[in-house]
Amino acid sequence: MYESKGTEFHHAGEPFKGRALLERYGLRATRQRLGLAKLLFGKGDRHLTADALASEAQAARMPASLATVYNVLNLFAQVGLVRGLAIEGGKTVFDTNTSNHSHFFFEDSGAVCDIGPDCARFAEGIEAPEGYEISKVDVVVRLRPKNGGPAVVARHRLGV
Amino acid sequence: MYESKGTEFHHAGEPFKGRALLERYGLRATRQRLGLAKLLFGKGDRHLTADALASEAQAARMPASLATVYNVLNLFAQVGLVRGLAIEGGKTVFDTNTSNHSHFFFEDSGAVCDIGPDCARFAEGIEAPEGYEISKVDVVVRLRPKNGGPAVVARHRLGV
DNA sequence: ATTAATGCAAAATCTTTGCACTTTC
DNA sequence: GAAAGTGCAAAGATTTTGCATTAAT
Repeated sequence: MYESKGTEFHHAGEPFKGRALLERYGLRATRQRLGLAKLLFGKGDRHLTADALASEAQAARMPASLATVYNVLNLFAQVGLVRGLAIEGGKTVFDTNTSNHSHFFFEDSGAVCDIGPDCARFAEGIEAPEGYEISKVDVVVRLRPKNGGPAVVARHRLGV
Repeated sequence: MYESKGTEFHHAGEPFKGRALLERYGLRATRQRLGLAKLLFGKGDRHLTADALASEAQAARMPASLATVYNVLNLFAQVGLVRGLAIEGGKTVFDTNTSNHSHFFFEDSGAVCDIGPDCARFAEGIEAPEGYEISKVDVVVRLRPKNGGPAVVARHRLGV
């Protein structure tokens, strides 16, 4: 795909330095935050809901309570480590790529994936109303399976 | 602003024909649906949450229970009379303009308003993955008050 | 009459919060 | 040891659902 801001936190081969990352953002390095950061930033861009991350943490033997996962994700979003996306009414999806980019949303599976940076131009030419400035631009391209095609294939090809 | 799809349902001066509208979409013309349709389509484009609409209905002496408002809005969304927007995590905003257009979201006030159709070009040049087709494109430009400016002004100028 | 819609209250979700306990610095 | 974070359970908020009642064709 393309070089995302996420790679700022991870270089192939090198061990993931969660402690350094957290301290760079003025955050205390607690066990839970280190574990969640490793899952979030340890390997490429990710799109996760709070409970999905909690499950992963459970599976990876670095559990954190759901409340803590919410606290940590909200905190990370505040300092700019992740970005919250309101794609489907219910759950908030947290994206480790914090740059202004666009998303495909698969209506059948609920999967979310990045669209290349060429879509950055979306924001070009938009003028904010007087007294305001653009905080960020969210573009979601919603996809549905074409006619009767087996949509599941694309899900695996593109990942979540 | 611009000619929106919403005007399809309302022509200045003429009485609002809710019954005709509902029947055109194969929906039964119940008292509640007629009342809600009048509020939604009676005067220009609107961006409303379910409970805001319920409150309006209450005030306009054509009350409908919140459950019914949800049912009706979801039904209207299904048949294409309105479109649901997931802008902020919590509430779903229903937009009476069902065309692919873009929105300003005012982070301070929570207000939502349309951006002109020039933003339709956003969807141009995007190719759906194999087996999928684009269902719709949601573009939300999030705005924050510039420095210390009195942001409230813009809220009134632009409406909700 | 038949069929569908409404309203209420209860349930389901997702998220936040209060507070005692634990951890980090 | 002081300050901050965590976990639990409870509370909030939004949306959906089951079912008896009411309304529309």
